[in-house]
Amino acid sequence: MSFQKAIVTWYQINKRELPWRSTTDAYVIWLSEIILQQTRVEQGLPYFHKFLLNFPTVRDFANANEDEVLKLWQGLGYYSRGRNMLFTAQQIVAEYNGIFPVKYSQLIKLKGIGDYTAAAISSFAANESKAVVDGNVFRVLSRYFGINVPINSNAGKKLFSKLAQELIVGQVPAVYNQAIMEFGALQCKPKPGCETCPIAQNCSALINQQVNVLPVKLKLVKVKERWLNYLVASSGEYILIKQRQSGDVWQKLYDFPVIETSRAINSTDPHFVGQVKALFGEEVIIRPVCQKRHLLTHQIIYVHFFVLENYMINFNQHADIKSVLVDDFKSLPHPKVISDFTEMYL
DNA sequence: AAAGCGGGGAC
DNA sequence: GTCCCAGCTTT
Repeated sequence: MSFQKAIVTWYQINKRELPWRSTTDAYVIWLSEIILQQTRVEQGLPYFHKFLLNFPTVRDFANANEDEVLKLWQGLGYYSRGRNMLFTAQQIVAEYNGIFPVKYSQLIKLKGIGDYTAAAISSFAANESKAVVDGNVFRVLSRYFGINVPINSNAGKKLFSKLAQELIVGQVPAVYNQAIMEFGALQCKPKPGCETCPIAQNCSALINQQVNVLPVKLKLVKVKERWLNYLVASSGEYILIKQRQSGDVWQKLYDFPVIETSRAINSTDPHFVGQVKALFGEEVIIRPVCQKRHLLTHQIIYVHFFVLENYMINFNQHADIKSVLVDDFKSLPHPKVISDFTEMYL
């Protein structure tokens, strides 16, 4: 039996029932594919339902504002996905009359859609013969065919794309693409179940004892440490907030005035106190409240929260800081570490 | 080619 | 702790 036939047969028996598999609506598929980028199915599923409920059509999505989209996206991470979706939804309405394109050549031009997502939407919505190459496919192909070219090198991306595209010829694209990804997600996992694998007898990695070294991936990311000291200034009814700008994590999300330091500090650190007083006046009182370690892929962020009392602020000199009702602040989109704090202390 | 971008689950 | 998830964009 061919590799492809075995994969598809395995899929028919073992596949999960997932909501985006029972539609050919390109908008719905797009929604699911963007949400699932670098995101596990279980984590993305509730967001998929939430977005579809709030935005049943691409026109509904296009009519949203950015805060609304990011609030729905809150907690899912990689927030540029949400911002790009709004941009693309508006483009679909403006340039495609609200009809979501299904051709790979059109999809690839849209913001937030790369090779993988264009192949996924075009194959699932219109059976275009474009092979998906995601983390699952890299793993399955590298093991089965014994390919040790690094999957995150340019040569590797080219090689695996070419191989995947050759393998899809003669298959039903929508089914085969789903099948090979599902096979990677459930059977040929990072820690695979070779004992029950239907193609084990032809698997190069298993035969050559390479299962635990394939796929090969280049270099580990070096993690940067940073210290964010948040200044919580609230009258009880109002609170001072900022919107995060580009060039850093959590772009466009809302948090508090913050002083970043290169090491841990406490509320009496002279340099820190000086900066706080420059912002909030000489009479300000700084009271430490809590601290937590927040982990991102590339950063370890030590977050300290300091509540301020007796503070004063000149909004003319600090146009980026705004005073809003606490309840209004809560309804804005926040990084996880801020929404956790807010729920606990505000 | 390399770096930046979240949060969470499995082990 | 490590690895990695239905990746994309920017430099």
